[in-house]
Amino acid sequence: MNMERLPDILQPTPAGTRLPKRERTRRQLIAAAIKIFSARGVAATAMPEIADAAGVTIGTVYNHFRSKAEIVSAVAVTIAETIRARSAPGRSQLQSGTEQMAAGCRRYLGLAASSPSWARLILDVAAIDPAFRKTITGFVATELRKGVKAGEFTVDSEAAALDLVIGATMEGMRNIALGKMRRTHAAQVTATILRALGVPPAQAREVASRPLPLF
Amino acid sequence: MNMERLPDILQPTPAGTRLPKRERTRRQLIAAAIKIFSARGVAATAMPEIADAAGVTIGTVYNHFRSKAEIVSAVAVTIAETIRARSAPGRSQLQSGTEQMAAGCRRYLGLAASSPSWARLILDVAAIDPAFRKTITGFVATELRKGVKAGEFTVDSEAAALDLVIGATMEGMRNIALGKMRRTHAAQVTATILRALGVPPAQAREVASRPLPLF
Amino acid sequence: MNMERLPDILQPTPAGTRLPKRERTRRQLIAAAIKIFSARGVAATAMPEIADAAGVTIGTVYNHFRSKAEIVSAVAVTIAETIRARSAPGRSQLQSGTEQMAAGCRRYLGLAASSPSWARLILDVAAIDPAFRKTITGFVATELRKGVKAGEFTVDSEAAALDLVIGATMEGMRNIALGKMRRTHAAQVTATILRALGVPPAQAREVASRPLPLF
Amino acid sequence: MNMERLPDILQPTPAGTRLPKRERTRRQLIAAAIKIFSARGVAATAMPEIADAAGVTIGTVYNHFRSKAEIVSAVAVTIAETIRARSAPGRSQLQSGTEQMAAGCRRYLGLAASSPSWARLILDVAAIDPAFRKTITGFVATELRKGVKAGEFTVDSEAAALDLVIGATMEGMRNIALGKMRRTHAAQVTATILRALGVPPAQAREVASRPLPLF
DNA sequence: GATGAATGAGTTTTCATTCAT
DNA sequence: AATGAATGAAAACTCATTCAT
Repeated sequence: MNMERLPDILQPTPAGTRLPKRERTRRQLIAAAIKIFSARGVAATAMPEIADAAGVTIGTVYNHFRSKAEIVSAVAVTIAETIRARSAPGRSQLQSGTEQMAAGCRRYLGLAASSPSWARLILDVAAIDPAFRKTITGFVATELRKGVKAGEFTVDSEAAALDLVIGATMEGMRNIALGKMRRTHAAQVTATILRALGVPPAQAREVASRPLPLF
Repeated sequence: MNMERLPDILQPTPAGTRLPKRERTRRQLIAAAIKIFSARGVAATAMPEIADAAGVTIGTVYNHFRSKAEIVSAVAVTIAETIRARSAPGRSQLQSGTEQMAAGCRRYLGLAASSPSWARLILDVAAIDPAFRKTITGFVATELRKGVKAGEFTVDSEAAALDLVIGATMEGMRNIALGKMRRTHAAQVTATILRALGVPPAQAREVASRPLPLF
Repeated sequence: MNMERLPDILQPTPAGTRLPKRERTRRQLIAAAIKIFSARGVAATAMPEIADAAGVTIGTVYNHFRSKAEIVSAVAVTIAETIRARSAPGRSQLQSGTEQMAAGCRRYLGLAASSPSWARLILDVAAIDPAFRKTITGFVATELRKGVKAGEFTVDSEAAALDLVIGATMEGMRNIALGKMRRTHAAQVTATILRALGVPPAQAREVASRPLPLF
Repeated sequence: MNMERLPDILQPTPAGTRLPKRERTRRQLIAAAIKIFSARGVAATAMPEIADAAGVTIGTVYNHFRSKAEIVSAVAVTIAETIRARSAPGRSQLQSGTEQMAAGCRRYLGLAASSPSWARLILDVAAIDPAFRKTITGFVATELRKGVKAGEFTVDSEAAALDLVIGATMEGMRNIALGKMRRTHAAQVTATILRALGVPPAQAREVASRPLPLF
């Protein structure tokens, strides 16, 4: 628990695929930004810290990103990509939309327990970068629609359901990351979310606490 | 709709009750801070701006508040108190816990429509000041327990329910304040929240869209 | 050792001698200033702290002293007075000028051991207030001349001797107050000073380490 | 006498040895700080004054020194190094430890006469920066031990002797810099110090007033 | 004589960004 | 492509002092 190993953002490029130098530096910079952002918070991170962490100078950072906002944005894209990539493998094992939605929520909530600083980064980026919110919303919307189509979810307003799923998950992440919550909190928040989507309480409870493939 | 009239924070002191000067200035400062914070956002507000808006010098601000965090905190307390005071009158007309919870959510969501900058301020303060979050959580917990006691809500975990109510409401506020949502969004988010608490969908829909006493 | 009891600066006024209120407040202020100055250092002490410590408001402080410099000056005078008063009783028991000079140096050096913050205050005031330096120099000059007259000291230049006595004593105080010195340091500095004044080494050593009436 | 030429801190870099820019600016800054510190005193100097004097902006100052304390410290190191460098050439001409100690004291005391503001800077820095005091103490200790080894000085306690040499010299510097003293004061303080170290009075007087290689 | 709210110039420090090398 | 010194506007906060009550 709470081993605080940040997910490896940048898989070492597959052997043989030597990236051009510019791209290599860019990835270094993003990896460094993620490390520092998640440690100190985005607002409290100064540009030179990113440069230091990446082992380059500040000039190089500005050579790749026009501004701090742009680097945050690049980090957001990287996180979103990573999340998508990590979620894919497990998904094939999940049969129902309910299970997929549950796995999605539990993933984020579980992340907040195992890596609070990573959760903090996600919350930070979500608060700053509207594009990131949009991407995440897109992910959730896809799963939501699947469940609706399959008749597992009954939802009056898709937009309202998205606000609920995303808002509740983030609120849960925040509180879990603060270390205030029991270990069962992730499952309980997930179950409550499922109920809001029309999943019968007993099933919601069962699916949410079932062992699920996480990241 | 978007009339942007900020709720009057400072009721004009009842005639005859001249406040001591220190208290008068303090209220001026808090009122000024609320005005500027909601216009620019807390982070983007500099202390001298508050001083200017209050018609005093920067020294006076620091005479009353030791730091920016302290003035944010004072603003948070004022907002929480205002919300409580505004909510009280309508509450007596509401018979069920369901109605009270619905009114609570709708109030905040409606605020985001009628006064986006006020909503922005609340979201800002909630993100910054843990005490404010705690206070709000306390408000919601009270209503939640009422509904549970009356058998209207069925909830596995109170903490999870709170995260859901608060998270979903805030997410809804944010999106409504951005002007992206249909006018019905407030009612729909509210209904979805009620379903998560175990209120039957039809009833949830009906209560959430019923005309409710707001602020 | 190092019990850090500050010498009582203001003896309670002898019974029956009720001081006028203005004078009473003034003494309170000086006593408060001494307390705070010796705790925090003169430069780091803000005027309102003095007012607080004296249990009055800042206005009252300025009612009695035109500026911070003036309060430092008043503190200097009080310290000088106190030193003179404390030194007098013991002096009658001391027969030679050598003994008197030794007692003088040991008093200050001993003070640095038993009350570092009091020593710090003296060094602070000496660095700031030229009048205080002058007064102290006067005290030392008197004893020096006594010893010269009695043929115990042989001194080419009185001014040089004064610089040496005062400089060496203050340097010793500083280092003792920092807690870096052995307990014998006070006696050894004193003996070295006496040698500079022409006292034979053995006698210097003996007198300096003899039990002497301190404050 | 009071020609107030500050010793050239920064020897013009030997031709051909262009320093890297960062180092050049750093030296400019230290030189500027020395100029302003010695004119106004360290405490009364604001960081922007240093920037102005060096012809750079305040940002550049903080680019090189993290805080005011750090620049004071850099100045202290520079002064100590300058002193050591200036003292070296003359030392070879001095045969005895007595002469070397005398030259050392006279150098500082003479400096106070020829350049009061330079003396003021040294006293200021000594009062603020403990590392500087330590360095100076080290210089004096070296010469003291030489004299002791050679049997010229007889000293009970090295620490006491150091306090005396340093304290008396600084007190002398202060008074000389204030312009209150006769021109002979430097020699007389020096002679008195030598007596404290066990040098016979006549010899002390003679060595101290002998023309000595100063800076 | 005491109060204490208000003043406001002044201080240190930060940091995103530029640009000559 | 990388460097990294320099920028300079702006921020938070301090504190001796004044003056109306």
